[in-house]
Amino acid sequence: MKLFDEENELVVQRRKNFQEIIELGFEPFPHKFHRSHTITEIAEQYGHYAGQRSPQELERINRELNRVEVRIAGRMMTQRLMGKAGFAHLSDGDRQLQIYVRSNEVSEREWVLFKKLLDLGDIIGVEGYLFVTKTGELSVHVRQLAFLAKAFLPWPEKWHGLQDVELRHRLRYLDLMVNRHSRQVFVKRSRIIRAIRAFFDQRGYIEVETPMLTPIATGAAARPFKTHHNALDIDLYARIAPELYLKRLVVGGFEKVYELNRNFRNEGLSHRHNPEFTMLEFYQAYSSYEDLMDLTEELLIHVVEDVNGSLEIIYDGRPIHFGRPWRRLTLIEAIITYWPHPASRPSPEELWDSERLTALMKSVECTVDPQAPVGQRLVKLFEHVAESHLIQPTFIIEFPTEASPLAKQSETDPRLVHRFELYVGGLELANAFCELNDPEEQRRRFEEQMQLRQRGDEEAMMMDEDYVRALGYGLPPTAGEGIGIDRLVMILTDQKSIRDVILFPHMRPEA
RNA sequence: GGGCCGUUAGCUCAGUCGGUAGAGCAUCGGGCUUUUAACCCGAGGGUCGGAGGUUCGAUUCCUCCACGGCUCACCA
Repeated sequence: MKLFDEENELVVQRRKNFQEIIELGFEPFPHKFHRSHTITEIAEQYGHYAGQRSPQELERINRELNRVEVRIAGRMMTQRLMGKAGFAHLSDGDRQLQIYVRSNEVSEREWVLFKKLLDLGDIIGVEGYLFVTKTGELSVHVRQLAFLAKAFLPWPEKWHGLQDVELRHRLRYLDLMVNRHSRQVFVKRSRIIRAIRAFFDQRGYIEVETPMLTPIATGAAARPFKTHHNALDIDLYARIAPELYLKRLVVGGFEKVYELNRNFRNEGLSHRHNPEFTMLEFYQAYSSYEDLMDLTEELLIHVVEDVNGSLEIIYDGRPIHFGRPWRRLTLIEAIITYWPHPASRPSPEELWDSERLTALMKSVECTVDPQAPVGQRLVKLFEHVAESHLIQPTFIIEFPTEASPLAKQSETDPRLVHRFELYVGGLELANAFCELNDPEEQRRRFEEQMQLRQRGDEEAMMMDEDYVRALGYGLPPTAGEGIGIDRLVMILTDQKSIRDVILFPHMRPEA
């Protein structure tokens, strides 16, 4: 894909204009422009002067405003020329402000610059005074005009902006310039992350950083990215989860820790998967997964209120209510509840029967590996029949042990672990459980995973001997949770694709 | 990886039941000293994603390739 052709007439024209700007004596790439205000500051301080008024009232307002001298800078987004005067809008990235330039009130070369040589997208600075036009728009009446930087490449369509999804992702800088909505998504993302940190900081958790490059990739079921350390001559893996390091820290006495950072998984891309994604993980000693359900409700309510102002949002055209308490149902209940054919709705006993389970899965067109452990197949079946129905915040609890090699078993039913996943808008947002802290049992679970791996399950977990040793020193009863931040941002910004909440999503290289 | 869909001017999009294409914005020239989707007059700009095939003739039909979108699989 060829984005911009150097021979394109629009590019040639812009280069020519740039040459003439230099010939007029303007510095081609000035180092600095002193601003008295950002455009956003002017909009906030003087925006209330805008609005239609009677001629007398306008004159009175302008006598006051004309005393406000400003120096502002920004990117020229629009321009309207009318013979010996003209208007333009400058943007500081956030807000826009109109400027008004008259040929007889600026120097001759400044007028030539404004009228003939500036192109949409160029960056300029102006000095002048504020006024309100007769149509009621707050504007700067320009006395001096400075050239600051050239946009050499053509500008997108002014009404529709940049629509092409591929271009919006590859040329994110351009997308951010012309699509205000796109900018707002990432401003909101930043606020969400700030709100999360504030929540944990206020509650006495400490934020930590654990390795991104690790000798074994473990803590989740996924294929890793592999790289090589030259000096040590060893292979390293980009982490797929920080889980085992964070629990080592709980062993070490950090009773409440969190980490908010990137994970890497070498899997397919989809509207909800990017190879690198942002994960919040937190662990707290002397707590159970029940405590974490309460905490998760508090956390997300804090975040939703902070960025949204209310507990109801719209996602994909449907309202979602974050008011407590959120629904809780077990994984088995969810499968039965959302079973698509009421006549053949299975019982819990049927679901736990390996052969019956395979038949049931086939009956609802869920692809099945009959050799896989029953527990793994149950999770797959749950995702197949129930996941897309979980629009309102819902905790799915009690997962099969076989699908949860790091979680502590139920006291009453060893087939199950005390684990939950949180679903909102049909997306899995969080995963949490009581942490397995019996070193012998943990070793046995790792060994089970290694057997699956030998049978060809590339996503089965690798043995981590040092982690078992850490458990050998004693991990207090602990619960931990991971929350997918990109998906949370999707929900709160009403975006259907993870690529729209990641500034530079993974793309194939340009052809 | 499979299925379906898409790729036409810098951008946003029409269109050609097979006879090599249009609009708006943007650009260029002219006019206009409070416009704001400014307006008025005039002009230029396209290997119709790439390669092959069928055909007298392909942007249009077929095949392959590239990139993208949706979806399925994978992501427990």
